Amino acid sequence: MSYKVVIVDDHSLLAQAIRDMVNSFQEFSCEMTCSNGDELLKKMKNPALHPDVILMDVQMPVLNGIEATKELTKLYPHIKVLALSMEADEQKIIAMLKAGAKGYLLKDTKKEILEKALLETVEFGFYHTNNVTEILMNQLKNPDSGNHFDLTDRELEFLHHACSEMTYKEIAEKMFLSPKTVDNYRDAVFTKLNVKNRIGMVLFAMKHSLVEIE
Amino acid sequence: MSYKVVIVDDHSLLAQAIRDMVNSFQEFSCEMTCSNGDELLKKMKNPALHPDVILMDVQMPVLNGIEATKELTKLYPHIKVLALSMEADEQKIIAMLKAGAKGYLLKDTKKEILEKALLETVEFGFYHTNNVTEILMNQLKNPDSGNHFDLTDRELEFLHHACSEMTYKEIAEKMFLSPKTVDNYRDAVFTKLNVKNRIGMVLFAMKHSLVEIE
DNA sequence: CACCTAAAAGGGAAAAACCCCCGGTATGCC
DNA sequence: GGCATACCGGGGGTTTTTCCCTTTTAGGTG
Repeated sequence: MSYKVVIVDDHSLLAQAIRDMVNSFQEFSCEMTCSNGDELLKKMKNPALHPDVILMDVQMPVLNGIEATKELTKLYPHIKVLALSMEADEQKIIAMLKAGAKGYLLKDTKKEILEKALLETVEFGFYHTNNVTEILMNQLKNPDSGNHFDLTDRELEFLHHACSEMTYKEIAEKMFLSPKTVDNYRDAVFTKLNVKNRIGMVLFAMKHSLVEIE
Repeated sequence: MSYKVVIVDDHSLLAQAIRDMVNSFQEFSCEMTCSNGDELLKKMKNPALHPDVILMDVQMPVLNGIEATKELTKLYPHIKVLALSMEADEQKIIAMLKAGAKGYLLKDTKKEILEKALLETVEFGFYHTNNVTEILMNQLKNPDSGNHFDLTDRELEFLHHACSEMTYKEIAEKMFLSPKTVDNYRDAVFTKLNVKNRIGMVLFAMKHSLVEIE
């Protein structure tokens, strides 16, 4: 009897390679891989398919790891999610852990660490590498380098729209607001991010990856 | 007797997973992995270690796949390099093939495709998926989407200044020009990059890394 | 020489962005 | 209840951007 694992990764070659690796561990077996969060959620509607652990990539098309984890931990709290990501991006790590992930593995860890992480996750309920804990400590000590810069949801939404060729008038339409209200959000964001104009705001957003490039 | 493969990837978990996968192919074996281009070049100084094929990741720290491939094909043209990348970024693909790679695999291909690609590369000298050929065709048909965008030196200089909080008046001072001349450069760049306003221009510059972020 | 381009400069006007001010509602907290 | 804050809207103004247009100079090229 072995623990069941599901792998979610849009890069199918990697998904297969990691699946094979997981299958080489005595305590684990993996038969299912998904290429995005949406596919995963659909399959999880069948409780017979529920695994012990899900190895979840963070950035994926259709439904990314963060959103998928949120949904999943809400619907099926007994399934443990372990994030497996390329990037040691602080914001992503925090978002993922907030979403309910039991740990965050970087893709540059070793095979033995993966096995250990899987084991500790099913047995103790969580696993964190020193690497990630260090980043989290950094985050605690230096909250300025943090994530949301005290922007409200609506301000963040505005910021996203502002990183486009739309005029404020068009943004107002998109957000179902008066142009004057958009004016307020602009002013608020300018003050909070300490920028002088929209260009500065866009540059700030890019720099701190509050919006995705491309 | 099997063909020797070397894997170069900074994500050691993936490197190991892919190595195991390659070792599962009858015709191939892989004992060596490197975590960056520099490490690879150092090891290749010993001809006894030369493989038949190198599976090379594109983006790596220290020495990226493109530069490493350039060096490698110059020093040891008998070693075939197969690029293995996350991103279907046109510029990267072209740069990699220009550098001497015999093919470009996306990490969302299947196990069988990897085997086939390795086989065709050692036997015929190259392998290209439809996926990548399509992108290359796209590139040929639409050279506009290329890299240099036909900006003059002065326009590029202006573009750099424009990616800041400066007003055009301030940019004019920085460039020792009349604000009206800066107007001309703005209009020219807008037309050439096919953007509607300064925000679009900045986003374009970021996206195509015409300016450095951070 | 005629033709083309890059570079530089300007006039004028509409649109957009920016910057103050002010008012309201709803919510949650002490 | 008082206070803070998120959210929503507006008045009225200046500055900046954007988009037309014309002109001149200098340097190549067929």
